[in-house]
Amino acid sequence: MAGVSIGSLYQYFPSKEALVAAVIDRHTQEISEVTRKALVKAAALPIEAAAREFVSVAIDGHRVNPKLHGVLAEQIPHVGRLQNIEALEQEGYALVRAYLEAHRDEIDVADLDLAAFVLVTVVEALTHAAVLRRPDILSDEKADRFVDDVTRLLVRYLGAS
Amino acid sequence: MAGVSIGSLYQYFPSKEALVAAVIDRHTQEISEVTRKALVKAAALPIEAAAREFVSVAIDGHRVNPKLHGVLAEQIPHVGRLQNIEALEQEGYALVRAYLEAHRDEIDVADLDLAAFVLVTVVEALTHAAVLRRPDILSDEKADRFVDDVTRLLVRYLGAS
DNA sequence: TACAATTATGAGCGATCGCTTGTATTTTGT
DNA sequence: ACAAAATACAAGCGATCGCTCATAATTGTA
Repeated sequence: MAGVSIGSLYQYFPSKEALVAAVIDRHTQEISEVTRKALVKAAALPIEAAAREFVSVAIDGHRVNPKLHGVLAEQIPHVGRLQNIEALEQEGYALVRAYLEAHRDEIDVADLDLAAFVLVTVVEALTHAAVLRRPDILSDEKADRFVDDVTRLLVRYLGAS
Repeated sequence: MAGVSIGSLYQYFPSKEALVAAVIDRHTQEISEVTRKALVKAAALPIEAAAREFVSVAIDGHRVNPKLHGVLAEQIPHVGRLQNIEALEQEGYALVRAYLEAHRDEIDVADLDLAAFVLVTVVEALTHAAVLRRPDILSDEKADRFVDDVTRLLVRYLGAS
C-alpha cells in the first residue's frame, strides 16, 4: 500500500523500535555530516566568529529535515534517549567545553561546565524553536538578524564583550 | 487497583483525552499561581532585578511538579498544544514584550519581538533542562550561581551591561 | 525453459488500547 | 429500617497495535 508491505519491513528490521532507531540514526548522521566540519573549523576561530559559526551550524542542522526532526524530538523521549543522539549531544558538549578551556583567559564565567551547558542548551533551544515554531524568524530577510542577535547573546554571556 | 477503577474514571471524564486535559489544566493553574504574582512584580523592577526574578520564577514553575512536567512536556505535542498551555505561554510572552517596550530606552536590541522570543525561549529551555536533566545544577550550593549566570546572560543580551 | 533461492506480500495472530455496561456497594432521603 | 439515588467497580467489548508466517512473485543459475 505505502511502498513497502509490513512483512517486507520486518525482513529488514527486527522490531518497530529498531526501525525507528534506524531512521533516527540516519537523521543523526545527516546532521553530523553537516555539523562536524563546521564545529571543528569553529574551534580555531576567535570567540565572536566561533559563536557565529556555532549558531549557523545549529540552524543548518535543524534545517536538515525539520519535519522529521520535529516528530523525532517528540518521540525520542519515549524510545528512551537513543544512544546515537546522546553521543552526538555529548560530542557537541565536549567540543564546546574544550573550546571554552582553550580560551579560558578571554572568558569571564566562573564555571566552564555550567557555561557549556548554558551555551549548548541556549543555541539548541533557540534554533529548534525558530525552525519549528517561528519559521518567520528565519525568513531570508530576517535570518541574519537572528544570527546576529544570538551570536551577540553568546559573546556577551562569555564576558568577551 | 490504583485508587480508582476505570469505570469510576469514565463517570467523571468523557474520554482519556479529557482526563489528560484536566490534569494539564490543574498543573498549568498551579504554575500560574506560582508565576503570575512574581511576573507582575517584576514588571516594576529595573532590568537586572527583573531578569533575576524572571529566572527565579521560571525555576519555581518548573519545580512545581517536575516529574509530571516532564511527562507532559513529552505528551502535550501529541494532544495538540492544549489551549491553556498556549494561553499561559502567550501571557508570559506578552508580559515580556510589554516590559521591553516600557524599558525601550535602556535596551539595545533591534527587534523587540525577536528579543522577547529569545528571552522566553532561553529561560524556558535553561530552567527546563536544569530541573529535568541536570538537577545537580540546581543543588542548594549551586543554584545561586545558575541564577546569577542566567541573569547576567539576559542582562547583557539586552545590552544593559 | 525448469528449478532453486531470494524477496515481497497481507491476512490474521495475540496483546493491548480506550471505553461501555451490568452489577455491587455506598450514600441519601424519609 | 428501607427504598431510591448516586457512585464505584471490573469483566469484557470492539478497535488497533506490533508482529508472524504461509504463500506469491521475482531473481539468479543452468
